[in-house]
Amino acid sequence: MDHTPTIHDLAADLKISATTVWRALHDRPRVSAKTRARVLDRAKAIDYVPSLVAQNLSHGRTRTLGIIVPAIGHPVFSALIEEIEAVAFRRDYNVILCDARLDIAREIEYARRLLQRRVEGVIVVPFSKRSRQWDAHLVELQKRNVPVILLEHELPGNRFGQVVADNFDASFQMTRHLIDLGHRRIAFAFHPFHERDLVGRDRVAGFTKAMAEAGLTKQASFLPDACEFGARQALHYHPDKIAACFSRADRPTAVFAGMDMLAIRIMETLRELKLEIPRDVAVTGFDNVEFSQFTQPPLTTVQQPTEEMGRLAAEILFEGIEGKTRPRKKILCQRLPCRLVIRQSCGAPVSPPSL
Amino acid sequence: MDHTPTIHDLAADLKISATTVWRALHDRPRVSAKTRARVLDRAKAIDYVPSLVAQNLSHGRTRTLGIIVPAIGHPVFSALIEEIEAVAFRRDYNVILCDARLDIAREIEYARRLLQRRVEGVIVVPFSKRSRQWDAHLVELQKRNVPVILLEHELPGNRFGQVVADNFDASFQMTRHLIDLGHRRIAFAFHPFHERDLVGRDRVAGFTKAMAEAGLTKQASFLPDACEFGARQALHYHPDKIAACFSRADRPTAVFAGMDMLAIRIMETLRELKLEIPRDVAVTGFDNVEFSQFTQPPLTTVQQPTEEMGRLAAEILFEGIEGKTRPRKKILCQRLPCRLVIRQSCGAPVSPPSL
DNA sequence: CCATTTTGCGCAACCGGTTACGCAAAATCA
DNA sequence: TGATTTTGCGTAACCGGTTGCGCAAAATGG
Repeated sequence: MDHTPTIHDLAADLKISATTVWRALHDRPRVSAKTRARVLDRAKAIDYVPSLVAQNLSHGRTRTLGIIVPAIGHPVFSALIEEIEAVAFRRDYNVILCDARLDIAREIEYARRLLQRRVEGVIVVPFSKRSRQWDAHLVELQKRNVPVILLEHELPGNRFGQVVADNFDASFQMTRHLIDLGHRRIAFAFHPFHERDLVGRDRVAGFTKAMAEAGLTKQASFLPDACEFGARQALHYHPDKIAACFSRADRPTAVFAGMDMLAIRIMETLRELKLEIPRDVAVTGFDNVEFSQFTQPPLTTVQQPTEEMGRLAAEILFEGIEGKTRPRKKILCQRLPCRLVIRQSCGAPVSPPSL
Repeated sequence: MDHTPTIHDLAADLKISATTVWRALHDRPRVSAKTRARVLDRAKAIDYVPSLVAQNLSHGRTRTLGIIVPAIGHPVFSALIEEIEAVAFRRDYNVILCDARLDIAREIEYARRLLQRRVEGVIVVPFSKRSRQWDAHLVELQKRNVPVILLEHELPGNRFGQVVADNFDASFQMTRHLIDLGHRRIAFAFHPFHERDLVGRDRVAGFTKAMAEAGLTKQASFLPDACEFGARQALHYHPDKIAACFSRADRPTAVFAGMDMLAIRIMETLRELKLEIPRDVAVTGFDNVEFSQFTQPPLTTVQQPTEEMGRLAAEILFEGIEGKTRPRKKILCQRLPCRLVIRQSCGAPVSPPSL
């Protein structure tokens, strides 16, 4: 076989027209049972596989979605991708994966390529909001009538469909939890992007609000800036900042880390400082990564509803895709609640320990 | 703007032919400088974005790869995807992600869809070799002149390009390491797919060979079957099997776990049995997942060269894509060495502890 | 100044599947 | 039996970009 057989090859073989072959293959009327059978037989014989490329061109639907994430490696993102991909698969769509690698220029380039590929919709976990024009490439997609769903990040203007976890509330609840346990001096160890995106910002804000509401003054909050993202998404951690914070006489009695991977490293540092968890210091995290249940002691943390978020994002996207012709509905912004996962890293063990 | 503008719209606007527009956009000769400028101006004004769908159809190249993995969530797979995607991006290709979810039927379905989409090449981390026909769908791709690279799994017939980690040797080395440390009774805790795929099988085989070579009889190996994959790729772990193994009078003095996640759980079980690591029992893992450096004590494990594997797979694939017309070269099978990562979970701490 | 080459551009066909339309033969109905 | 509908199939155009070819006008060369 020289090239992959087309509908025309089939037609030539059977000495009928491509139209008839098409009708037979798609079980349309206007073909005799006999011809239909001949076509199907022959199609099976040469194992005819229709070209989606050609179909795409002729009826203008690509059955393709784009997903842009800042880093595939992060378990939260891969969980989201997994859900989205599953929904797409069920609907007979495929997904083009774009790993922006924490690089806004790359994210923009991907947006352009997805446009060229005429994807029917895009789900983005945007990387950064540093610049004023951070979303120009996403607006561009919208302008072209490509539905865009933002995941994890919120955009005040609310031009897109959005699905976010309630990071603010979760952080607030977790801080309250610590306060309720009797802690007064609490450190919040920044998420690496605390100054850039709403995820980090909300986590800080929830903490700050809970502290303020409890009448705990600024002096009672410690805000060590102990990590950042480096090249290749490596988490750069600076134990000295934590060590400094916990070497003070009025050291905190609890640390709330902006992400689990940070909490895990902080636990290590605390052990080196001969501080016992949770007796001397309570520790909590954020994300509920798989390992957080295996730390010693197991880490109290926050679980984002990743499954629901991914599924919902995909479903809203498909609504947008299908309703493209109908009058556009009001854009949805779903804010889903997180769940505290109470383990033993803050003392006061709860029974039974949940996963 | 009603529909996305095409090259014909541009032509109509400027009252010239689509051919001329095309030549201007592609900087071909046979257009006057003036016309070229007019076209480029106008193209920028209406922000013309060429349709890759149409390009694909006309010159028969889709600039698209398919990647099929058994589970996106597994860090080894997402690391591989990351590398492959990066190579593809550099070459102006995009990647369709297929998450087979440990389901062979789904893997087959993906292979078919990728064929329909006329991807130029496919990289597969195959799921299972239970059935005799486990690779029929991959052979089908090859037949259609779509280069296929197998990752992580080896196929005796060697019909495809292949990139594998030397699991056998790594397992052998690790077992030797334990033997050299003086261990005589060693348990190998099975990888969940030890009976299905070569990854698991090779890890067992390497262990067995090292034991045999050291003159350690079958009585000295313990092979607890303590985990399996359940629905949604959850690792089902059975601590009782480990507990049983370590409650015997002649209990092993070391466990080699077929994967880190298992090692981590085994460490937990051992602690519950009041066995101290590494004093009473040495523990080693396989995979070097991020968390393995933070266990207590940090886990000695095996690092697969995932970056190199992903990159190499992609590069071999592109060789296949580009050489499709040229006479096909002998198919490559690359077997890359793993690296032991010695930490403290086997005692005899090595300085400095590496990552 | 004429012959030859080059330049600038358009026509039409193609990639592979889809679809409106037309038309003769067959089937159905009055 | 004649009128009408239905059936079976083909023609041609289209989706949007690409490409071989042709042709007149302009540029170049002798």
